[in-house]
Amino acid sequence: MWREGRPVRYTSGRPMDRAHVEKISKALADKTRLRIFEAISASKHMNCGEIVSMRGVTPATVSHHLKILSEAALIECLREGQFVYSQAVPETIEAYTRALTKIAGGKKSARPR
Amino acid sequence: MWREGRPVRYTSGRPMDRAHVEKISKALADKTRLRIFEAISASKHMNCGEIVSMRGVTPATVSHHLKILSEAALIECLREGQFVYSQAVPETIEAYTRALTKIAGGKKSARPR
DNA sequence: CGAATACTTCGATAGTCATCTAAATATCGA
DNA sequence: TCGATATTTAGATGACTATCGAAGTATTCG
Repeated sequence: MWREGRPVRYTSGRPMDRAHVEKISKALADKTRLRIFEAISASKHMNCGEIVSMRGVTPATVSHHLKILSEAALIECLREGQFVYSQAVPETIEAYTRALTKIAGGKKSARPR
Repeated sequence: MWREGRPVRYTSGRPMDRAHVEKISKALADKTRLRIFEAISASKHMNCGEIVSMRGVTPATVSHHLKILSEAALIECLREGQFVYSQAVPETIEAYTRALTKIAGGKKSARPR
């Protein structure tokens, strides 16, 4: 079944709090993890072995990164038999970008220059 | 004058590469820095002392964080007399969210379930 | 059940990073 | 120029984290 700890599921209404923004930023703040997230997003779903075969990381490391991505709700992981499939949760990135846009746009007056 | 190392200035055309996505993610991946960025974005500009007076960090630490934010091009810093003013660069967050949206949306087929 | 496959957890290690204090540099005003 | 104020840099320290190999757990299949 889906990896536990699956937190919020964002919809266009709900705003994301600062702690979660930080968590997602952390999850995206690593070369390897970014590559993994990109690969998962580009496909319908991937299992651990497929990710390992992408290049230069052991299964242990992949597992570690998948945990961080899924705890940030950027992906969900489903075991199906021996395999654990990961898929992207696009709502999370949407909510994240919404939150950042709101933060960055919260200016009291126009920028000079 | 503006702090050196000011990198790219994004427009809606230019795509952001993975290395810069990673750099911005890192810059946003710290509680204190996120708070600082949010404060700067919410005002026209802030100097180091104003940020220090926000709470719980020394000038040295604030300076450190401003450097990281400006190297990620999230803010720009301008010295004016004794003060160094920082202001947000909203184009960077825009380009960042565009890049993430592209990554997260690059799916080959619809998500099941 | 027992072996094979897929993944996770453990423990160790090396590298990164946030934070501070103290010292250095920059700028202003008298 | 001197002293005050603002910020940066240097150096140290403690915390966190990416990574690996090895051992553990889950699941299938004979």
